[in-house]
Amino acid sequence: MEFRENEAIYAQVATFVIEGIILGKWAAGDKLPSVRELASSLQVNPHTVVRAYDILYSREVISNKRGIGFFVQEDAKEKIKLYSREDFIKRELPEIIKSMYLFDVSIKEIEEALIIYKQEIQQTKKI
Amino acid sequence: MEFRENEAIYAQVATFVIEGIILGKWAAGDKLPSVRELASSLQVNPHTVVRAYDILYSREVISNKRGIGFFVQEDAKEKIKLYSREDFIKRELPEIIKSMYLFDVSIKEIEEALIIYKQEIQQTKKI
Amino acid sequence: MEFRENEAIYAQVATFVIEGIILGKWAAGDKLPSVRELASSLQVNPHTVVRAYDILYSREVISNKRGIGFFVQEDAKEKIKLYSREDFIKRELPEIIKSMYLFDVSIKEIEEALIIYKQEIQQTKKI
Amino acid sequence: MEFRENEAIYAQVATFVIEGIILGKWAAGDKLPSVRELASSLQVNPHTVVRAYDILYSREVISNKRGIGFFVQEDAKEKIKLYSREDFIKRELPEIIKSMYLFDVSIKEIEEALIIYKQEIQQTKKI
DNA sequence: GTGGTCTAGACCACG
DNA sequence: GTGGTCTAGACCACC
Repeated sequence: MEFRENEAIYAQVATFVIEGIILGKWAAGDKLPSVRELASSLQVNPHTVVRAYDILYSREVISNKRGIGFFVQEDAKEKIKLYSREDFIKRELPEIIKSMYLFDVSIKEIEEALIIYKQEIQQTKKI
Repeated sequence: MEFRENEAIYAQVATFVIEGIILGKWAAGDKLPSVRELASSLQVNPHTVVRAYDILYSREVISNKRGIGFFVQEDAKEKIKLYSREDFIKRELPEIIKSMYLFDVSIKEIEEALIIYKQEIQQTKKI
Repeated sequence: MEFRENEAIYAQVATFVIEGIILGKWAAGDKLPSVRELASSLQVNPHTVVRAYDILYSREVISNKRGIGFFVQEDAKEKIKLYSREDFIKRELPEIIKSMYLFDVSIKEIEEALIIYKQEIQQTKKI
Repeated sequence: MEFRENEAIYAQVATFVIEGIILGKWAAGDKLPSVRELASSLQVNPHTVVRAYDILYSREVISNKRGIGFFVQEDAKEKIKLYSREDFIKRELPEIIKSMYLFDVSIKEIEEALIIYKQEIQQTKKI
């Protein structure tokens, strides 16, 4: 997996897991890959995965059975949509809106990008 | 002025100047506040303002007359809309789209936020 | 049974057995549930129960007849009150006191919580 | 500084800072020692101090001025007494009460320990 | 096997 | 100078 430069890797790992949960890769109750496993598959330090899991754990998206591993909470999707959504709307949206205004970015451009993205997701799912 | 925590202060200062230019606070040819002036009014380190001015200078949004100060370029608005817009679309938009999908944020929500923002800008202008 | 996250499960199992002895669920001389039985009823690994029994065995609260099982010692209650009490006072009390001071927790609050707890125990016994 | 074995060092460092704030060593608005400074004075790894500061930051007990350091929030004492107190009462108190009951620890014993502790604090302050 | 913690050491962006 | 992040490697308790 490749990581963007402008965001901390641990945050990108957390987003990676969130994506997996939303897209159904890991369902409610499923065991997530162990720290070491995920670390080696993503080619990062275990410590970095721990940090990502920590964040999701503190948001109650995943739970922890000692000596066994991390598991997707039953209401994980709701937790994600509540917590992360609120975060996005409060912290990021105002800046996005300002940028759209300053740089003359139209709603249509956003809409089209979103549609293209959804199509790509659909195709990925089919595969 | 208060700064958001998740973005470097110098970048926020640069955006502050860009906003001023787009909103007509500083017109083409106008002299911008001196580094010390802006630094003291924004309560930041002069070094930070220098860095912000440097960025705008490198994007040819502002010019520099030695010993006198920084001035808004004639084609500043175009430069901003070209350079910063491209930046926004290439770097930020993909992440925004992904977040919108994962967190169930609709186009309507963006649209409404944008409308409200524009109204606020209008009222600020009237004052 | 649900376990608290901040304490090892084997320790909580040991406390569970201690509680049973103090509250009279298992009297002196009684046979305790077998390792497998307790493990399945508490939904934990048998290994974990073994560890809990080991601790109580080492404190001479329970005894072991090979091939038959574990039994509550005649002086189990005294052993518990001696050994575990000392442990509590030496290891935990200092931290509790410090927390009470730092977080402004009054003696009255402790007293009231204790009274409520005792009432609940009484009602449980009646049932 | 010596650390107890049964609690993570980073948690003890966090408590150390909380103590300092409650006891007036660092007042509201004061700058806390830098990560490296505190790490070297407590003889721990800087990473460990970062973790402690992170916790206090997430509880809004301390704030962070970039490139400058961490500062005690104006309402730090209130935040501590709210957040940490609640934590103590919800998570620790039930276990304490249960232990008191099982091991025959009286309210008087707690009260006396608290009085002695307060006297010690007073004497430390005088020095 | 699992996660949790700590250390040592490094590099980076920021002010 | 400040904090933020990442790696490598180790040890531990727990299940």
